[in-house]
Amino acid sequence: MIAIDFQNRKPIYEQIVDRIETLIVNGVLEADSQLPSVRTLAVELSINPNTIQKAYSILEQNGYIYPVKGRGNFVSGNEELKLRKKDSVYESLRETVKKGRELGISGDCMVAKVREYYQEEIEE
Amino acid sequence: MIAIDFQNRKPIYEQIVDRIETLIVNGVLEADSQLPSVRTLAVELSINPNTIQKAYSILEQNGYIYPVKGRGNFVSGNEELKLRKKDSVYESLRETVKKGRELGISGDCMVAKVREYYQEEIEE
Amino acid sequence: MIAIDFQNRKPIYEQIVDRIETLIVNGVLEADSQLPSVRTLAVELSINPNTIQKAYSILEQNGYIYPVKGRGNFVSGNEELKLRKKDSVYESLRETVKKGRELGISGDCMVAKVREYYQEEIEE
Amino acid sequence: MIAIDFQNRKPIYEQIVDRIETLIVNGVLEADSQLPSVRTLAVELSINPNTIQKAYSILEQNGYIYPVKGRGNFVSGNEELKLRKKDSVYESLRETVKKGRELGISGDCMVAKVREYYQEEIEE
DNA sequence: GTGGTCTAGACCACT
DNA sequence: GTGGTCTAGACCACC
Repeated sequence: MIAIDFQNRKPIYEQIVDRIETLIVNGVLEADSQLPSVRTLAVELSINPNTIQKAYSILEQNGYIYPVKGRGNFVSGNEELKLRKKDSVYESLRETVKKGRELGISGDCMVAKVREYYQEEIEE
Repeated sequence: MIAIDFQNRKPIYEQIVDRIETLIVNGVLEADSQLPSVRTLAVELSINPNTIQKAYSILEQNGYIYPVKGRGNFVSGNEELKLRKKDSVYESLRETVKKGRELGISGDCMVAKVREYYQEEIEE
Repeated sequence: MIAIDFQNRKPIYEQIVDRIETLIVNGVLEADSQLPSVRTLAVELSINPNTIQKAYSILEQNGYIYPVKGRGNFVSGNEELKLRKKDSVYESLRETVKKGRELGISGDCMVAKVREYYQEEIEE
Repeated sequence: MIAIDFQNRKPIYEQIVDRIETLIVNGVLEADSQLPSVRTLAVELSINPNTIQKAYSILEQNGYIYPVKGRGNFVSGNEELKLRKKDSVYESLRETVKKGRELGISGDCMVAKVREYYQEEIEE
């Protein structure tokens, strides 16, 4: 469910935060369902529990999950979050389009690519 | 020509590498034309010469520029690099589209955004 | 394991890169084994950590090693690199033979020398 | 007759020294024949006259050429020099063989390569 | 503890 | 003047 890329320059805790956010936003993890415990996940991914803890605190801070004392962490049901996540995709899209334009790639070309990549995913 | 964002997570030397690569790829810096000297650019951007040196040596390793002893650094004429640089933009686009689809954004919506962002840059 | 020749024209960081590449290619350093830390090696060779850092980052760029954040640098398992490294020796051999022939050294003589030098190393 | 590689890390004056030594040793430049003047060669190779001057001084110091006031530089007839030049080839051969052995290349393999490269040159 | 980035300042070789 | 190497010392993020 969660794959860590140790060679990536993105911090591990950030990879985890990102991945869980995605899972929550597109409904794989349902509202009020329980997340794996810090220790369990740490063992499973064979990384330091502190790192998981940091990821969970950030998720809590951003409103994606809520802790229940002595029971564990649960998925929050806040709908507003999906919008925020989408915004970050748009932002990334904006940056990429900007870079492409600087390199002299035409808008039509990029639109064509978007269509192609979008289909690609569906077929897979 | 080159603007540094000191707040950015991306290291300064990488910002410089990226910027110069872009300038070379889209033809602003022509083949065999001379780059600003390490010291000159350092003063101009008010950063340490070592940082410029690091950027230049990476550009050299990647084949974008070549040094001539006692004279300076010059733009390499390798055409293949331009294609490779563009490919990296396409790859980034592909990933973003994938993420967007996972979040349930429609293809048409993303195409519209691309058109919008592309125009945005032109108008600025 | 690594000896630095401070008199040599070849920069220190390059001597380190070369030595470690050799150790990796001939299997002394196995895939996924950990390299000495930047600071440790710096103390051991009594040179500046920055110089080790430079060597390591070049090894990374060339695909010989990979860093894991907060843990250290590890040997990459890429087999293709070993062939490439050997090719560079063949190329150097080719150039030397060419030069020797230009000076009128016979092929048999050079072959004899190769045998001699090869044994020399073994006896040492 | 003399080709300069501006991208090479070997200094230009050294490239010139090396090349002229080779031309003298294998008899292309005969004893007591005149070398091109500093200025002529500088123009021809489009490099700074100082650099040519430096190369000529080193050649003189090593006994390869001798200057005649007001006339120019001439090739020395010293036979001993050829031996010295050959020694440098042997030294380079020794280093290459050593590197090859470190990388696990067998002696027989290197001998075979030497034979191959030697023939290559003859056929060309 | 680890790697990575940056600064300041020095020295060298080459043109 | 140019690029290139090295040192010393600082700071940061990550584990």
